[in-house]
Amino acid sequence: MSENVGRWLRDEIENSILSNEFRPGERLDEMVLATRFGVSRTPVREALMQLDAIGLIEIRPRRGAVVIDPGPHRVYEMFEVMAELEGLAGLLAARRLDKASREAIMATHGRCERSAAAGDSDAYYYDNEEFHKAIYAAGRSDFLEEQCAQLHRRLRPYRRLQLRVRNRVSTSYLEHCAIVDAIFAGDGEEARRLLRGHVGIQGERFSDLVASMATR
Amino acid sequence: MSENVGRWLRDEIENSILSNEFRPGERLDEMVLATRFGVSRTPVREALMQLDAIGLIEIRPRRGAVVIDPGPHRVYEMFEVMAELEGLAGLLAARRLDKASREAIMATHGRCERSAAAGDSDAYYYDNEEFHKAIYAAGRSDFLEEQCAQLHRRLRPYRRLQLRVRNRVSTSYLEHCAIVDAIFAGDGEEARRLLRGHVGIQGERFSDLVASMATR
DNA sequence: AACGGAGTTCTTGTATACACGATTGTTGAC
DNA sequence: GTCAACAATCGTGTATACAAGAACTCCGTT
Repeated sequence: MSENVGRWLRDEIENSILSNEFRPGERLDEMVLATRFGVSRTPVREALMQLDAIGLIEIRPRRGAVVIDPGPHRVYEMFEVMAELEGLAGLLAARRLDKASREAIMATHGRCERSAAAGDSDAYYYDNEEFHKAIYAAGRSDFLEEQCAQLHRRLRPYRRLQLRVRNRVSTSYLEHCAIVDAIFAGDGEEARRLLRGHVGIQGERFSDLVASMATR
Repeated sequence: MSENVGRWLRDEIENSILSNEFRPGERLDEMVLATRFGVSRTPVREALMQLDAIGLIEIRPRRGAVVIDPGPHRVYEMFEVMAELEGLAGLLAARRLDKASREAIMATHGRCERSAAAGDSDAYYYDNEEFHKAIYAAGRSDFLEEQCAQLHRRLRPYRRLQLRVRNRVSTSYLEHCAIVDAIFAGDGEEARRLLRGHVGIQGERFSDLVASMATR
């Protein structure tokens, strides 16, 4: 537990939302949350204010908080922005790569290879996250890294759905290989282009997303 | 005043920070703010939690809230990300331009021309903001529009400093012209490239920024 | 004179109390 | 039977009270 209850609650509720325990559109009753976590309403309210500021929930005055339902189109828009930011991270990574970042990317890339070979999509899901984080870090822009990490978190549930699609894991891994090559070769523009394609969801991948969102 | 005091306070304090009334590093005392605005500590705390979540202030547990001082390097990173997002907005605007957006861009562009010709850098500062907002809107991506607007707000003070640099207003206007041409011609990649260059701060413009940040 | 420690004060973190608006349920009229 | 108005209830918004940690002061020691 964090040093103050408010932060802890924020993380706790955020996780519950991202793990789909609190579903989009669901009402978050302050009193219910307070008793559930064994605290008073005050820290609950503070946690909710923060989640509202982040954009995970919406607090309608005098009418309580509800989990925001982004809807397929907005999720698409979020992936679009994510693709752009990851592209920038890749560009910077290629230009600013140093020994430590190179090794971090290699290591996470290796782990992705193993879990992809094993066909373990849950393991790949986790390793993939670490791989992307290694690229953010290699870009050496704290602000960009934070923005990427935040958006990545918010898109986590949808990313997970995507990996369930047939062959997506192996395709993803092949794309990683090309990305690593471009970054290690110092070809920033190529890394950017590849990452944009890797993260963005064009064509049939968009329909896959919509389909999986509809059926959960 | 907004319907609830918390929101109102958030906006109020946010403006005070962005207008440099509350300076970076300054301590924000809850009790002082509460008496100043004539409310209790509760809504003040809620406002502060939100500002913390947005990243404008930092709340250190049991040690109060302080205004975050981004520092030149981090401001540079923020401009870097902003350039990328604006580039994407330009690309989308060129691809999705419709009559209404076209007219909105034309109108704001025209206002920029007038204030640039008059050499009124304060007026230009405002018109420039509207011009960029028109481009975000033309991109037809609500999420991107929100992200752009939020970053734009946070970078406002620095943008203002930049315009004070000699000839920056007229240079900026010339760049606007090229951007409008690219968007109207439907050349998305060109619009992206130009907007990246327009918003980003490379070379001597970075030193200008650092210099003006140091002397305020 | 400088440093360290104990006590005091001040501020934050959490709980509780109260007020007001929204929602819901019930009753009566058409 | 349906709709509207009023009442009761429930939940949020704000204030205040209390607890606990951090900072500051003052005094003593080296």
